Amino acid sequence: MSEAVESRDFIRQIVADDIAAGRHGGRIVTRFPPEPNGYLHIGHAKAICLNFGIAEEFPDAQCFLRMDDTNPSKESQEFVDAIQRDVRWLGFDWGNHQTHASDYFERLYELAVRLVRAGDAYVDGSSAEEIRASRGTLTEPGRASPDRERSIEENLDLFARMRAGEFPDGRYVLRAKIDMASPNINLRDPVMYRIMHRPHQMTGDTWCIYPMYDWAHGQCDWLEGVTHSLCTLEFEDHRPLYDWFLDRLGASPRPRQYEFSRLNLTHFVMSKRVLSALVQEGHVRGWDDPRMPTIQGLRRRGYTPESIRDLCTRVGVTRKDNVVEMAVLESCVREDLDARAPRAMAVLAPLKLVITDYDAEREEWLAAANHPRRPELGERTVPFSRELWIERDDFALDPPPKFHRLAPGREVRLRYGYLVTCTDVVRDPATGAVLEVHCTHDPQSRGGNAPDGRKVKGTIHWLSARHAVSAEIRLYDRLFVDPNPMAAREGKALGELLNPDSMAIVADAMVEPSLAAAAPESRFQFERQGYFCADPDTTPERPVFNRTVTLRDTWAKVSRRD
RNA sequence: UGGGGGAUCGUCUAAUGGUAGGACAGCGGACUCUGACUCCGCUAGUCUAGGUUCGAAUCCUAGUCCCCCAGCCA
Repeated sequence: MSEAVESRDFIRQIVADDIAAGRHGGRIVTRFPPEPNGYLHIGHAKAICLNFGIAEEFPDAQCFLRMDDTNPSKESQEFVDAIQRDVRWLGFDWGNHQTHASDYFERLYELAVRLVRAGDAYVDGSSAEEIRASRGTLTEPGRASPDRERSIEENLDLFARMRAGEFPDGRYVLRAKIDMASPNINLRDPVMYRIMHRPHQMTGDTWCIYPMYDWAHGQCDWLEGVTHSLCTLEFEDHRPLYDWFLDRLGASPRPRQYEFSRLNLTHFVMSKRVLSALVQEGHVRGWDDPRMPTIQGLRRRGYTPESIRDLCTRVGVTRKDNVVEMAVLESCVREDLDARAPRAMAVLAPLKLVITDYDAEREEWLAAANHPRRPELGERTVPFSRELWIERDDFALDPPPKFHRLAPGREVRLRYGYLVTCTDVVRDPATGAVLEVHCTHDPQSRGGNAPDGRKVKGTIHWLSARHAVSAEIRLYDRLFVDPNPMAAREGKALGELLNPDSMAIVADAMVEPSLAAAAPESRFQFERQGYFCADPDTTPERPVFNRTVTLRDTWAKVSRRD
């Protein structure tokens, strides 16, 4: 075996170099800082895998799960709980390193006072509109606020009174005093604090001023001892500001910010706004709808944490805008589920098959392997009788070329059952539709083995009609028609972008009796069809399964082409 | 037309001046009691133009195209 040269992404390379150079005393600290204002999606999974992954891979490294809760008007405990559940489900452990930005509100305030004292921040009485108007544009510099040269004493007094609750929302803000003419708009005296009389889920009524992201984030990183602050590309322009605050405060040692490109997947949208609209407008059944890219949606769909983590390693970490094909995600989950999902038989579109030379009273229980390559997963027995259900697509009156399933006069194998030959067909005299297929069986082929070793090309799945259990099976497809919905969006209503066939409910599917007891979230391969996951709605009386992904289907490809 | 980034097979990603490699997708074949899995093979790429060099995806120059930024959101 040749030595595989493990290549590292640029961030892990930086971390490795820093360790090699003895920076940060050899300690590495990262953090995943979600704002608890929505559910996590697969885009977040990339950041989670990166930050927690580094903490797992490097010695003496740790990762904080920090709730970035600086805006109580949008955040809630419900989201905090959901985020923790999702991170844990993905398989990561933050130990006792779970924090909130709000844990640092008091220290942030003290640091802000320091900046005011140093003449690096001032209280501005301009309205939001005035601030916007004086910020300038991409090509023109901004103008100084009339309050920019307010005395330090007055700033100190006003800032204290802001905190004390003497002013209504919007009356004043605290701004960093940097450079109104900077070509980087983020440096044009950014707002550090705004007045917001609103209780916070962690601090209650303690505060009526709340820090802005740019002010809070870097300082929290510093206070927590973060060494590598990893974020997405759109924060790149904020890095000079991130560094400016740390410079002014004389932070040492100090964190450094590195940016990487976010994950995009074809036929998916990651925007919280759009995701929320899908739920609000009723296009999906909720945040955990199996068509959603949320962690909870993917989970309900049947994706495994391992498959999502595998996706993150397959796509890598770079600074290039990218759109990963959905097929990669599907490949990840197929690979994982092929290895571990027990097999079972289910019929989605039942067609009656009668074995005319099999006694009507008779029943046999035949052994079926739970996994073709893993005998340790054991076997189950499946009932066999005279009347069976087979898949409608597995029979053709007039078979196309290369079709090697059942057709008049042809022989196929009933998986783990018998070799049967089609002798007759019962059709609806009015419509011509096939009502029943009649076969004879080879009694010597019990279990599916040809007694004389003859090759039988086709093997189809089946269910004993009188033993099969009726089930609801939900088939999912891409939610968005266009591979890049956000680009195709212009001028269109959300509904117009959606795939009308993204969900098909098969109410009258049939499954093996053993599947009635399937626990929610248990996953199976329904042979020849795909991977399925028992939905939380499932009950023994009414089993419900979600199709995670189909099996690769080269026959579908061939028949579509011809 | 300010500032900040980015361009390698269809897609994602390696190659850190020395054979452009891998994965997914696609195509062909072998195997098969799942048209699955597995295995084998094939197709396919350095944004453009110059330059430096024995040698350039990599260094230099000039272009082109794409993305981000004007919240008291993060």
